[in-house]
Amino acid sequence: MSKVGIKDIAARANVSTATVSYVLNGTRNVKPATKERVLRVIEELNFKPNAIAQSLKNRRTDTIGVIAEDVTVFNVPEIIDGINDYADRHDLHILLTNLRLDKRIGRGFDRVESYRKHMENAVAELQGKQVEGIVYIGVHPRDLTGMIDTHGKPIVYTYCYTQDDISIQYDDEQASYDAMAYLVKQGHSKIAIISGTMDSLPSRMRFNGFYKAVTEFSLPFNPDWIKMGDWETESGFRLAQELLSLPEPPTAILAMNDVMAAGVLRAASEAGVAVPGELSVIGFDNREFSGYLTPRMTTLELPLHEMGYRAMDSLMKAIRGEEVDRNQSPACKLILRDSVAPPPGD
Amino acid sequence: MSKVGIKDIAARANVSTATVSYVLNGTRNVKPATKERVLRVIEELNFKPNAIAQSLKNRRTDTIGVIAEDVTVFNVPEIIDGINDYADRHDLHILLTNLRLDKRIGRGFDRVESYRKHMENAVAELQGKQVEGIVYIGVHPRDLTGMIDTHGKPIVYTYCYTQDDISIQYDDEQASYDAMAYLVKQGHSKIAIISGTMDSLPSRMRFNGFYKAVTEFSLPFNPDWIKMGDWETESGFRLAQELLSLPEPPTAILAMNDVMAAGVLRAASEAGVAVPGELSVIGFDNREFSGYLTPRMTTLELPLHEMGYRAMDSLMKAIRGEEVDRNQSPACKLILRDSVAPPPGD
DNA sequence: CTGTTAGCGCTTTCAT
DNA sequence: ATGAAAGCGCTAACAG
Repeated sequence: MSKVGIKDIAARANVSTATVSYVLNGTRNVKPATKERVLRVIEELNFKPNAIAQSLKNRRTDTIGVIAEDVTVFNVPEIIDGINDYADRHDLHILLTNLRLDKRIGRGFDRVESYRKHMENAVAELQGKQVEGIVYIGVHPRDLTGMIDTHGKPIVYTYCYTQDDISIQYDDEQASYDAMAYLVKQGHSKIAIISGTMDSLPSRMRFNGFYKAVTEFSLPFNPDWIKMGDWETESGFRLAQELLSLPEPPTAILAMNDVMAAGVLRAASEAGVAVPGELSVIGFDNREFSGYLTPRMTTLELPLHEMGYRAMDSLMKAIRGEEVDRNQSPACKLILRDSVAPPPGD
Repeated sequence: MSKVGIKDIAARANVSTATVSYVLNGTRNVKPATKERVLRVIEELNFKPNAIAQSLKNRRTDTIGVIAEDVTVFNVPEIIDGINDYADRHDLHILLTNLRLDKRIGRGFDRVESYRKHMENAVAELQGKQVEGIVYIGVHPRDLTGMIDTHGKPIVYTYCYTQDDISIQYDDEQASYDAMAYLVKQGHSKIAIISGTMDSLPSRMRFNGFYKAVTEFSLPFNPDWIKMGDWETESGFRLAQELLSLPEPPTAILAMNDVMAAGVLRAASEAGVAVPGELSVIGFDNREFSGYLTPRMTTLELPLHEMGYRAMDSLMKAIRGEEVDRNQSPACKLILRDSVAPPPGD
């Protein structure tokens, strides 16, 4: 089982190493008989060309480095899948680095210095491995400007962004606008919103979509219907309780993620308010569990696969020096399930 | 930004390439002053040694190939995380191949030929890249004997197995036994079980644990309390309905996955049966959604991280020619939440 | 159509 | 303490 190389093949097939290389790569015409013979020997010895040596010679690895902040965070695998999809179709290889940020530092994204080193190591390693470019997958949409210096190597960010580089993020504003439009179409006008923390860009963008809809559809505006949550299920629960005990409660609640929407559902259930009969609820993210809740929850699906796919596409364009749309925003998709109905008495 | 190599460093620091290599690897003593100078130039030019060339020379890549049948399947990312954890601690690199089986062929795992080619390609590619060994992550525990020929390269399977190779799988039998023991301790004796499909090994192993507990705790045995499901939520729903309308209904139901357990919860809710007041429910898998159901569901957590970690550990041992325990079974862990209580009137 | 050979960027033996 | 040079497994220019 000692490594068999092109030389061994050449020897056994009575040809030169060059010929073996030619049949391997189809670089030149080789007499069918010779070719046949070489191929047979290759098969016999189960020879696989050493990709390391090939890359060294060719000075091309056809490999893209992917840095994922944490592969166990819900949105990441699907993005990786999109990246793989693109790579498969274009004969590219993927080198995946998992920073394990969630495991290592939890939600302490503010403590920048604690993970800057991890990022730098990851980039250095990928540079050493001669990747042609890098895709960086965040776990949380935020500004990473100044965090990473790739020394000129092309990089594309997704699920996060910098002020200088290409990034792919779904369209938060359009998504919440779409959810509102759907609610309005169902007959709702008293629509409440439960936001995530306000230090987050997605929260603010989703608010923009909400306000745009309120304005465009001339919905009644009631400040009591605007609630700030913190992304966690408890806040959804608590704020929904407040909303339901209002003198004039909303007939629909848009929560900025499914986790909070689950809290809304629980609050409604405990208060004896029927969903969707008396209250409609829309979540955000299309987390796996949203389909298993009672009722099955209507929510916004993130275009994760597409983000990965487009990130690769943009990266390859950048590598080839082509013009790239620097801030693409693929659309979210409203998944219609059972938590929305026309308002009572409609 | 043209590639800077060891030669450039040598030239600029007025030393030979050998010396640069020595300071890079600490292979020899280098006069502090010289070392200092070399290091400075390296820093200046942001030089990263070409890992490709290093590997070619050293004939070691310190790289493990990981083949994941599908990274988007719920258990896989956590296993990868365990693999990464091990790799980080042991200065190993990971080359991840995502077969995308779920996307490409869905649940058609019987149609073996349709994915054998994908597997072979993946293995060949990793061989070419000179990985030291391979970890194979299934999406579904099943026998893969004869599917993959690594031509002597060490391989370890996890979340699936073969008859000849090392594999790491959690202990299904112990897990369902533990769940039963917990139920018994809460005072239950009329315990029903909803299985997965019987062509699956986990189903049979979990049954074994169930029967072991029935025997050991001398529980009343009622064939009506044994239900065959198909892993899907609808079967959990339907079978729970049957169970609840029995003349002598069980006081607890153990479902072989969370998805079916969610169906049980919905059936109970619709039948006006309080969980856990009148009926206790335990799931399996600790899927993310199980914590968001109402009530939050008690379930068995799979030792995914540990499976990945141990797979790597076993693989490295195999590579070094050390003795390896060929069939390790890390334990599942019962996650206590709110869907279990003593039986009514206890 | 096929063979000879230089060299990709590094490590390491052998000299000094 | 440092340098010269061979060579890892391949590709491709050059020669025949």
